[in-house]
Amino acid sequence: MEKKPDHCRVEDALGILVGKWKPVILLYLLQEGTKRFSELKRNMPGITQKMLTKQLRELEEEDIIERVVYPQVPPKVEYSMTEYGRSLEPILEAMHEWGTRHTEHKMKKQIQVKSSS
Amino acid sequence: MEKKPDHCRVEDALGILVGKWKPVILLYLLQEGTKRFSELKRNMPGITQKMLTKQLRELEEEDIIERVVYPQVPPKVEYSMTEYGRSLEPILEAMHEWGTRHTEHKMKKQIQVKSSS
DNA sequence: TGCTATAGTATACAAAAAGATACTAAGGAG
DNA sequence: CTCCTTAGTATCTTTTTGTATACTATAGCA
Repeated sequence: MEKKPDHCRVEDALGILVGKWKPVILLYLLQEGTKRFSELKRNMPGITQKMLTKQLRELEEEDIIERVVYPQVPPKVEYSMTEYGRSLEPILEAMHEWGTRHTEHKMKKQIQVKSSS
Repeated sequence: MEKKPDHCRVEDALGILVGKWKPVILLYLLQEGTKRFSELKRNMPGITQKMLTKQLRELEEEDIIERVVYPQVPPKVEYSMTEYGRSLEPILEAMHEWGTRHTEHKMKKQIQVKSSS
């Protein structure tokens, strides 16, 4: 474990944000508040139950989200950001913003490539 | 491609930061300036040439870093952040900071778990 | 002549992540 | 009695990542 140069704790944040679906989940929960499993699933077309479950468990494990089970049939489970999880908000928004600009940047580049060929 | 809810451009930033080595490479280049291949490799014990090459190519592809080849033998290739790449700096630093706090957060949790068992 | 150095490529393989699909429990509706 | 619902598991296959290893060109040095 003591292998990386210690100037890089970025990975600790990355570990939480990575996984193709985690950012979508987190932004959704940040913006919409508490949501149940099926709502999350509906909001992310293409995700499988297995993946969604896995991502949620990992986020829960890290104290980023909270999971509340209602003992009902059919089951009801609600997810929400924890107080601590909200501390990720600035990063997520910075990335969102950068990502948006980056999409534009890429498009400009493509246009340049096209017109020079 | 038009599958994700468009409120999530976070992935575009994530795609660039992910890959186990990219953050380390980027922080190193941000802090130390221009570096050649062998210096990067030396700074990241454990990475294979193939991986380093791959990561560098991907970052170059996205305009984040620049690659300059000197026609010498033995070869000399230098890498540096582009102007554009530097726009990632605030995100990287935010993640670095959050990551550091998160490590502490986890440690506190472990102590709690220990003392309650 | 043979060895070293740099920045790679090529190939094979192992491990991890993601995806597809089928299955479950148990109450309510018809 | 059967089907629907929700929030999952379990199992298998595919894809993506990462690792290990060997190989390359060519100038300079001994």
